[in-house]
Amino acid sequence: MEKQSVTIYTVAREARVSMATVSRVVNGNPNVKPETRQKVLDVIKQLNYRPNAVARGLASKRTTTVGVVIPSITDPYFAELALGIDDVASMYKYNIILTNSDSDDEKILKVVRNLLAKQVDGIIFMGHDVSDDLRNEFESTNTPVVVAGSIANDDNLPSVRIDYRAAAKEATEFLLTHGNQQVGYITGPLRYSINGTERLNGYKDALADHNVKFEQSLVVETDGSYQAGYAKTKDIIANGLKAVYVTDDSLAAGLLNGLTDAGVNVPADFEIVSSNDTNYTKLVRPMLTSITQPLYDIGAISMRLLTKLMDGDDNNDDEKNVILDHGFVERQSTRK
Amino acid sequence: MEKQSVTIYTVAREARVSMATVSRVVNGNPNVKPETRQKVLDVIKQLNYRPNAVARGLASKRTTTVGVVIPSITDPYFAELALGIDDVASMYKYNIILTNSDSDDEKILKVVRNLLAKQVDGIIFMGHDVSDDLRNEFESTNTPVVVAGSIANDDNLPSVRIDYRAAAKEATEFLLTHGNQQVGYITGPLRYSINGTERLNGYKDALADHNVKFEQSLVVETDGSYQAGYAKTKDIIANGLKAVYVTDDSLAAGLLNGLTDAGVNVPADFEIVSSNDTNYTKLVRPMLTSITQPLYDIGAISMRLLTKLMDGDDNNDDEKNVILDHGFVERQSTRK
DNA sequence: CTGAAAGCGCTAACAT
DNA sequence: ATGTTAGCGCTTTCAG
Repeated sequence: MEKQSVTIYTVAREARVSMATVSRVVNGNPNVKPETRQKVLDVIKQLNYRPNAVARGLASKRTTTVGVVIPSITDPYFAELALGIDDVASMYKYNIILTNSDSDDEKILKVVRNLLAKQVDGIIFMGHDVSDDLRNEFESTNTPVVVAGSIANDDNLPSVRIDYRAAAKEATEFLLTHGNQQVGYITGPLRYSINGTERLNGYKDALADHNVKFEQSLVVETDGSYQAGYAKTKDIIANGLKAVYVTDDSLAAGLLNGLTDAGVNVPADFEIVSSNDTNYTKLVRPMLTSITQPLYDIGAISMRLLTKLMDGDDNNDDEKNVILDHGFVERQSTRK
Repeated sequence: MEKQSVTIYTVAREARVSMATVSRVVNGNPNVKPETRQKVLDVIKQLNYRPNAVARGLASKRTTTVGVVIPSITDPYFAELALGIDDVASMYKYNIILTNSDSDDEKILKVVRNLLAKQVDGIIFMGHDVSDDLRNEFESTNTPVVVAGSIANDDNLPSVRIDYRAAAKEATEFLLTHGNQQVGYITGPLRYSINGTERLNGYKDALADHNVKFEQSLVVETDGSYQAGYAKTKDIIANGLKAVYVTDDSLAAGLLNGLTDAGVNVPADFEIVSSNDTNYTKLVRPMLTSITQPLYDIGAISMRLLTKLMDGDDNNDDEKNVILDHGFVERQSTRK
């Protein structure tokens, strides 16, 4: 039983109207007499007609699909953003082409070009870095792009995020006012400005406010993964650190478990503050004290912003960089 | 600076060849004289020509995109499958339209219809249940579908998975031979045959082998979430249970943390075996003893199978249901 | 090895 | 309110 290809033409013929009329009822154009509309609707149902989105895309130059670039689909931070993105997208009838970038510049470029070739109406970019080639790509296309949950080194791109610097400052401050003489900065790649500039500056701001000298040796750079956190444990212990601010939850979870497995009691002998408030913070024991971010909202608002840009509302320059409120929650990885 | 629309026609004109020839070189058709090919390639590069995938899709009836239906992108089990899917897909030059289904029959139907309207070349379905309407949809399309990481109640659909019944039996057996007189079965929705039939039967198989009477009261049904596991803790304690087999890692993690927070010592006073070997099992403390599954491979092989089906290799009926090997790993939620 | 031409299924002026 | 008619940008016979 082969699938019969029923096209708009079949419907038109069967309903004794023109293709244009069928197109009108399918697209909800009001300029159709009710009776005609009903007749067409009946035929559509009877024939089980389904508009071909590809043909529609070619003719209308709108595909109602947006591309989403995600560093890693298994990373809880980005996955939670993706949830918000997906919900709002489906609310606005957009589909999502989701592509893993593995944070690899080559691959990112490849997937973005692919997305553009597929004529996506817009792109949500999750990632911390925009290479020169990628910037070029973004600049030479009319397809709107919004950066979600990070700061990319491209000032032209709209973004939705929190104030990472302020948040990092507060987190560090919390640790400083907890009787810690020194606080470590455990981070993902510093070449990402979110880590190497924003958060690091927030960390330094706090130190300065408390008259603590910044020590480069207390900055521990990793690739940001759980494994890296776990593996760095002994270095960090050897460092003499008793309190750290960590830029990523996976990283923090790895460190926490590493410490626990090494017999270090958190929070009694070591305090940790993390950054993203993903569910990892609640999964581990002790639960991680963390900066809180409206993750779902960041995704949702990014997508909402994108819909506006796709509709051509790129007038309002105020809205270009949306900074959402963050918070802080004390859990079990810090002392009362 | 508007994006110039350089089409295949522009290239043809500039290179002084026909559109057909340009199409041939773009598609790697060997029937082109080397010099001609080079000339065209030069023009393509110079003009920065990018083929429009939508037009290509309409003309060729192949979109090189596949639809992936995922119950929840933030569920570690499905996310890890998705990783394998994505890797193999990009290996075969396919893009992925990823859609959250929220395990909601209505929404699943909607997203599948959408995928079909977008003319995806194939669909990877992750989910435990195929409604009648959905079955209908699948049966009346020529678009191949493969079920990844579950058993859907539709015998016509190819699937890639492990032997859930055997795995559940082994897990239960392990607990039984550990001196536990009774073992609980903590599960996600029983209406899913993976839980209500396969795994439950494996559990019963083990009980029967050990002459333990099956007690309905030891079967605790939940929605399968972390929250549900946490919330059910006191009921499970009240039940008198000291050992349980759990059908999902999120659920198991919730229960584990619930027990710990309630002052129950795992594994000394309570043993847990989980099912999926996601990274949740290694994140929690104590780490969860679990059935192991080749999650990445399940995704990867599903996608590989799908590529074969999309190429029309639907001859080999042996390959229709791929059962991968599973294993078992003792960690810290069970006694030595 | 190359070109001409007919679509793919739909939308969007433009008429009527 | 409805129909006619060009395309959208590309692939794919079919000729030559």
